[in-house]
Amino acid sequence: MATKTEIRRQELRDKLIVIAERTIAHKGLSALRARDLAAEAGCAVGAIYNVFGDLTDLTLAVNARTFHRLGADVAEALADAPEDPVEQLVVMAQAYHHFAAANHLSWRALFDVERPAGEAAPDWYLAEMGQLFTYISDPLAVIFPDRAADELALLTRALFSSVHGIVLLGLDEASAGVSTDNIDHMIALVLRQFTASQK
Amino acid sequence: MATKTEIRRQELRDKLIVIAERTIAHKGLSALRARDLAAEAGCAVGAIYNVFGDLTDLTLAVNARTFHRLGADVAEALADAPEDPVEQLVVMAQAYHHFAAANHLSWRALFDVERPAGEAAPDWYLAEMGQLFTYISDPLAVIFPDRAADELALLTRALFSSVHGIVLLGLDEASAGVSTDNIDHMIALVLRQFTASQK
DNA sequence: ACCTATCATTGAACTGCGTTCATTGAGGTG
DNA sequence: CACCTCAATGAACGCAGTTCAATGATAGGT
Repeated sequence: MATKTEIRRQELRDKLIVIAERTIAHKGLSALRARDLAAEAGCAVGAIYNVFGDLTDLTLAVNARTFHRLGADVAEALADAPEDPVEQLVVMAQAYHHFAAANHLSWRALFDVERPAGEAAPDWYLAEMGQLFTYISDPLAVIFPDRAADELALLTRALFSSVHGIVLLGLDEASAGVSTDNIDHMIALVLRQFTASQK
Repeated sequence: MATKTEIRRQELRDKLIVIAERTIAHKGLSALRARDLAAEAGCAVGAIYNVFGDLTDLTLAVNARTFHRLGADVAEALADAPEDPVEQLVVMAQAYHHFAAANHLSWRALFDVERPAGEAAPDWYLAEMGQLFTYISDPLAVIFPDRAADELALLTRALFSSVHGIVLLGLDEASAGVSTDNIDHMIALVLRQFTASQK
């Protein structure tokens, strides 16, 4: 019938996601604790498990939203970008970087979440990832008109991974001392140099 | 005086590192447990804490050895590489990839170890990293003779990060389905394309 | 060789975590 | 209104890392 109980469950679900999102954003994934969550949401610890299988499920729900925001930022950057496909790549990559920098802990949670070995990634993850890859492969197809489709796919993945690596190590305080400007510089350097011979 | 006690401590230290190394290599960092460690080493749980501050310290000791093996593999690949600086870069990057693939869990532990926020990386890490960077910047200086030193340093870091990103996402089962050959292919693609305009 | 002050070693106990489940209580139905 | 069903509760469980009072070995002085 979908009544009282279901509504309450849905409300609790949403409330928990909002609280977890804030906790992860402010204090990181490792600061997410069932008891704190219950206290903030004003429910029993057990109630969390009526609504999510475990804390990883809750984290995945938060990650889905984070990933979606990330995708939206990149799409917006692409919409405002110039015609030149190389510039489009640079602008998108820097949007990726700026999102990661501005949402560092939430962005880290995308990759730090506990994943049982050998389990496939969730559908929304693959879908969102596919969307990002499309944003990249479109300009690439313009820059490299003679490459076969499968080679373009590999190029796309390679470029995404490269930018991801630059941002990951650049934002990592342990490897110490790459400024935001330098990260943007490295991204532009790699992408421009990479596409230079085609100009 | 340096006697009985110190010798025993040193032996226990070494034994724990060996056991932890094997555990991490076979079952991953998350399978490292103080009680199991003590049982295997034939000592009390507390003894671990006489020799290491905590399990993170032990993990760092293992990581130091892993990183050293990694550096040795890359150096060996460089020694066997042809004169061509572009090929040297490719060979080293693929050596990095092959080490990561052949020592996946140990390699992951290099980055998954818990690091207190805002704490500097250990000296051995920075030293080993500097060595890797030198291997990269030397061929780069040949390929790009007109670049300033600081720009070369940025290029070096950017290329290392790119290769790291390709390997990281390529070996990650969640993003599903990049073969070893394709990873090698992506590495070669990025490096050759990146350096193509200088030929 | 023995005694004894010192310090290393021990493992049971402590703390903190995610998760479970017997109990409690509210919701919907005849 | 009474009853049955099932959702919510939070104390309890299992399992980590880490600590520390009690125990036992060590090394130097006699």
